[in-house]
Amino acid sequence: MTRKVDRQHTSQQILDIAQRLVQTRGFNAFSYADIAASLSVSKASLHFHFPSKVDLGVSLIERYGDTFKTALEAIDLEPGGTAAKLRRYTGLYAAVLADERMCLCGMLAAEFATLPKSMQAALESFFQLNERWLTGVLSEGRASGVLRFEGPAAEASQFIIDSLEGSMMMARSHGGMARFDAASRRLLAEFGI
Amino acid sequence: MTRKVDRQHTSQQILDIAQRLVQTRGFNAFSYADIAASLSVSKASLHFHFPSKVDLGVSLIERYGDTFKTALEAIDLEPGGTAAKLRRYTGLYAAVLADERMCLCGMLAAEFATLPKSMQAALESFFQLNERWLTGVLSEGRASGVLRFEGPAAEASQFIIDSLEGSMMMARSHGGMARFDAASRRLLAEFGI
DNA sequence: CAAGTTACTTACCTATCAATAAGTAACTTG
DNA sequence: CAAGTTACTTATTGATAGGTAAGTAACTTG
Repeated sequence: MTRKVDRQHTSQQILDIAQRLVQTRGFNAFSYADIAASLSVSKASLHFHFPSKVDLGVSLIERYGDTFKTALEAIDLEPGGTAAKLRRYTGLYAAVLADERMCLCGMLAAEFATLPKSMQAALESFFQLNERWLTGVLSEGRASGVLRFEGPAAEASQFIIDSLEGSMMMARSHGGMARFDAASRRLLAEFGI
Repeated sequence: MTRKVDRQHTSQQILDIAQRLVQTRGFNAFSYADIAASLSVSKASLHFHFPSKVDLGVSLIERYGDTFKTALEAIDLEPGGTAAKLRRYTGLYAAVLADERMCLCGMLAAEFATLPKSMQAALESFFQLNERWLTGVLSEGRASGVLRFEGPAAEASQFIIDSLEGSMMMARSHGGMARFDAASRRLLAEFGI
């Protein structure tokens, strides 16, 4: 194993553990010491890979965004129409919740006011990616007559994101997966699916 | 001013400032030092009124719940049918957001996993209060033919809470009041209002 | 194979956290 | 008016936060 691969491997492990901590506890409720204990490395080693906690936070959001983008592209390539796409989209959230986690960016949205500008900007990119993709799917679905909804597709997209993030957050503390499933079913039903 | 009134007055001031801090930053992102600076008293004085931060947290949730309960009772007494009641209910959330705050309990729901049992229990009471009230309004509205929706009223109540909390959280960081208003309008439209 | 470079470690720093001890001035009550 | 009681203060605690300085063993490269 070359040093470069070594470095990347460790960085990814750090990001994996940090991500789980943010998704379950929030950015303000974990420390480098938590990661160090989990990975059995020194705190200083974490600072070698991510000089500051903010650097780690930005990397976390960017990686999560990349993963989401890949997932959305996969949905676009899979067979199935608008209804299948939207069901798969809610499935992305359900998979995260099944692991007893909150959406990384939903969690960070709650902590938004306490985050540095760089993380706020990265968050905005994430939500815009989602909104843009959803708006495309909704527009196409309405044009083809598969979907029925009022108002701008962009506004409907925001409502979908709001409801999924909200029900995910509430399900994690009260109601569990059943609550989220009921909410996403009800949400899609509103669009005639 | 008697000592008792004095004490209550200070306690309320502490709760006011702490509430704003939780609603804007979260429970894990503020300290007694923040309140002390805001109120120009010593940190030790805060510990006299609320021995531990957990005591303060529980008091915060209980007071917020009492305020909400009073607001719901007021809605019940006001003239207007089911539609007016639901519009006033979403108005409670809108008023909080207008002050650039997140719902206290929505914020705490995000931090749920990091909270002590006593605060988790208090949170549960708050959401049950809302769910119970909403379920009553929805059942009555459907029975009288004013509302139309599928499935159990309790499930629909949870969906309303999820969506309002979610759109409030998202609106605070991206979209502002316009986003929340659009979401609540869309939400009520789903019920035929 | 000598001279970097890389991926760490130990040890430490300053700031801040929630919390406590001990005192005190102002007020209330017997 | 003496003896509590109340609503604070100053001063301090031990723990933990994020971050840094200085070193080092293992690897890579000229």
